[in-house]
Amino acid sequence: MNCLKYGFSHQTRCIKSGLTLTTVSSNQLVNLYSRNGLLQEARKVFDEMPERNVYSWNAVISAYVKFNDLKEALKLFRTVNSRRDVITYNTLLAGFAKTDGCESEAIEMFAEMQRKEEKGIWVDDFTLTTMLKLSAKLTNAFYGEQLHGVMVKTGNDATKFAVSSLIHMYSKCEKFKEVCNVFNGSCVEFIDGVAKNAMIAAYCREGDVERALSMFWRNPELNNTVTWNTLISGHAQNGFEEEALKMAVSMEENGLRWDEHTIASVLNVVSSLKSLKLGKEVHCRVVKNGSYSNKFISSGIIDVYCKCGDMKYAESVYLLYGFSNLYSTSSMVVGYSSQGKMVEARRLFDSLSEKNLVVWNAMFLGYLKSCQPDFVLELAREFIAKESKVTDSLVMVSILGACSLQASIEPGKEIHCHSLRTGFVMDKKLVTAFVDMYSKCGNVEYAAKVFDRSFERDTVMYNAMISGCAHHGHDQKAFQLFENMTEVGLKPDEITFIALLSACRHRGLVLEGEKYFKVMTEVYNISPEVDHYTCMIDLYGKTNRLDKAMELMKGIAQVEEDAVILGAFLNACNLNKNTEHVKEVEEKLLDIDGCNGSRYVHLANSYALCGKWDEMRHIRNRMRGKELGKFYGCSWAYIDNQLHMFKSSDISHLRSEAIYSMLHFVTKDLTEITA
DNA sequence: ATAGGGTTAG
Repeated sequence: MNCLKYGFSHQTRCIKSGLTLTTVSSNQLVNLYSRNGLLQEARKVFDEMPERNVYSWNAVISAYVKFNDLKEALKLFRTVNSRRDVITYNTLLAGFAKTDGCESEAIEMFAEMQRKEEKGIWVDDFTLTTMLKLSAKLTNAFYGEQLHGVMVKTGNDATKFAVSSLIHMYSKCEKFKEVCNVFNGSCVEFIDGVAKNAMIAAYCREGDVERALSMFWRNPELNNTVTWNTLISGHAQNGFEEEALKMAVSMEENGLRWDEHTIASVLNVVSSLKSLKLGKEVHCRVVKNGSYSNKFISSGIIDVYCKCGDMKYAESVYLLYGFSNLYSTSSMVVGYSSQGKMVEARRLFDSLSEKNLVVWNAMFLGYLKSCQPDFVLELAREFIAKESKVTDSLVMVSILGACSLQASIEPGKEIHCHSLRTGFVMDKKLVTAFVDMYSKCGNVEYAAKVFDRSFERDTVMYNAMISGCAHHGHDQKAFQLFENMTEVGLKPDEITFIALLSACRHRGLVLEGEKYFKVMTEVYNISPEVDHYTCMIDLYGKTNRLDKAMELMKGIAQVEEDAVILGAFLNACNLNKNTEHVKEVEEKLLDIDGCNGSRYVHLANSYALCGKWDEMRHIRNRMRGKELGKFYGCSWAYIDNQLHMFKSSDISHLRSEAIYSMLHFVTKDLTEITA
């Protein structure tokens, strides 16, 4: 009774002729309907059975498990408590194991099975492979190893099911050595297509695409759609996008059709290639074969359009067939937020009934990258209200980034305290974020404490610490850190040298500056960029070495002349009361950055400084009529969670009189110290 | 005769 049509007619014939179906036939019928997606029909046959045996119960429970209705499956399971066998258990166990959020029920049920030995319920090879799959899903190597032990002890490790499950589990748990042990230690008869596929996936997870390929070509008769898909997604995940696409094409040439996994992988590739043309091609296929109901595929298409920056397409695909799909909405949120369209991102974010870490982080990063730290902190409060605490490293990094941006140390401290109290293990990125936050919030001592306590350090972390020292005038400490990092074998990058040069610039250390500039280009082969030049020119300007600054400027000629560099040079001229070059700079500067109001102000000030009033008037006139805005520099402080903001010569603050008299005293003190 | 397990996707 394999075909649905035959099953139907058999059933109707029996009803017409008044015969009752035998229990065996009914069982078959239940199974047939369930296999064909007819749950209600299966249930009806089951309900009308005059007599039921253990097969009947197992068949109907299995039907509910197939349809992810674990509640009903469990209800039936409880009803038959006297006539369960190991298959009843295994059926429900597999249901729990595959369902998100029911993992603990599966573990509980496995424990119950182990306790029931005397009643004729045993843990068998089916049970063990199901549990192995669960360990893989939870990436719990410890649990998986225990199960492996049980398997070996009970002789259940010598089947093809056991071998492929073990390979999969160890690979998911990043125990590649164990994967090889299982694979090499197994009889050839247990290595079938599935085990081969699991092995190819394991190689890909290791990043060893070569080995995956050579395995693919060994015993090619075993290759099926899954094998191809595994190889395609493996290549995509290891950055071999072009190869992945080629493989998808040759898969069809080998007579295998793309299935939903293939399409999802191809969409993934197209999204990282940001190819609108390919994206549309795949989209067409999806429309033709109707596979857009797959959540991976509909969100994949949306993701492609987002990555290509085509939010119109993304939006229309989303409205057509991604509307009620959590994945698609997440893709849209990620898309909008990566383009800085935070209002749109927020609208969809708020519409999500369930928010995973991916969307939360997309929002945090979006607000941070578009320089809206207030929103980051507001969102953080929402996050804490919902999840009760912040345990995700990425979320913390965003919050700390917001603190750095607005120089408010309190939220950062709170997170720090919390992670110290709970013994949270910080990763390198998080430590770096703390170092950066504490230095930017004015407490470089705390930054150094966090830095010193970190077990592992990388170049980025050193960069954060060195710039912290540089900004606080601890030049010797900055230089020392540079020595340390090279001693432990870390390679400094262009950021390291920006930090070092800015330490020199703040302290007017010409010799050291020149030394690091030379080390950077000659030892580390890093070609200087705008920021490096700016530091050096500023350094020369501050130390009255305008000749040196000019020499350096000549060297930059081949590089595109940058407004920031010219501005620094102009500043150097002003500091040295040199007026020769102002005219020359004016032409270049206004040519490059003529729509920036502050450039005109800067130039006008230079002319004023040397009393060239005609030129100054000229500049003022050029500026007028262009409706140019100048960004005012501003400064702010948080006192008792209250923001106080100041512009230049600002008297709008309620207590500005008191503030200015205090400022007067402080400045006086400082002048006396430096004098 | 009829029921349960292994490989690929944000």
